[in-house]
Amino acid sequence: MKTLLNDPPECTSNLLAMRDTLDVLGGKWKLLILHYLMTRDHQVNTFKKIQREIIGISAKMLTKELKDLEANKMVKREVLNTRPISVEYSITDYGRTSKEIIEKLVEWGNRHRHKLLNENEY
Amino acid sequence: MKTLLNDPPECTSNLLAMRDTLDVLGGKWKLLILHYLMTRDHQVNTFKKIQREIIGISAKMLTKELKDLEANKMVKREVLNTRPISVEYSITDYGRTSKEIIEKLVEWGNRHRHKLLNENEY
DNA sequence: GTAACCAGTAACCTTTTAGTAACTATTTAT
DNA sequence: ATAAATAGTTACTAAAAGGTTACTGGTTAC
Repeated sequence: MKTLLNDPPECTSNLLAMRDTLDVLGGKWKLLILHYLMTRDHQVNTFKKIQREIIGISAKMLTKELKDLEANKMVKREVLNTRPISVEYSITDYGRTSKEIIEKLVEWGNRHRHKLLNENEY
Repeated sequence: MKTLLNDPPECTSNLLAMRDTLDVLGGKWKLLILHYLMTRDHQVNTFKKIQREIIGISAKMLTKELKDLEANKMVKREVLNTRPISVEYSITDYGRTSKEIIEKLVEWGNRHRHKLLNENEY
């Protein structure tokens, strides 16, 4: 096993776990998409709807990120029998497990912003 | 304000917070360095020691990541009066606030790994 | 028939990130 | 004088990530 650190061995496995997580959830849009789908769970979220509402994402990136998330079972893809055809994406139960991580990131980011604002007051 | 999403407005601010966090903690080595310094808090962690023990990191990347972390007050830099001169890096109290995030990422990564292993059994 | 809508794909380009190798400056020991 | 150690820097390169534009194929409304 290739190690990332000298000693203690537990640290190496922690760091591999961190990297695994970031492999699945990293990238510019993945957490955003998960958050989007989680907060709109009751709606029918089609490709076009997602693309319209997540400002700035291109079809290419949305396709790619959704494929990656689907491969990791975070997201379910379903072709709807509509004319013209549309495809619904929804979050899976497994995808919902990312909620805790997202919450921590949001929390920390907000605290960080407040910290910066307070530092600039004098 | 440039928004990332169409409505609800709270979502946009959540997503900005997530991005802020990843700006500070993202990158290949930052979480690894924080984790390293946190688990070796009682030691004198010099540049060379860190470079020797975090396998694979180059001087250039270590310099850069430490500078970034210092700029965000996650890490403290102190020149020691030794011959030859050496520089000690240590985690700050603020840097320690990343612990919760790191723990969540480790936890999720480990659960994800077990999930994959169980799926491949048949 | 033609324009519009959906869900993509393909080719190409730019930016960001990371890696490599050589080098600087200072000090000490041989 | 030279080698070794510390803490970097600089220039160049490669790889990864992301963006842009134009396009496909099927269907419906005009």
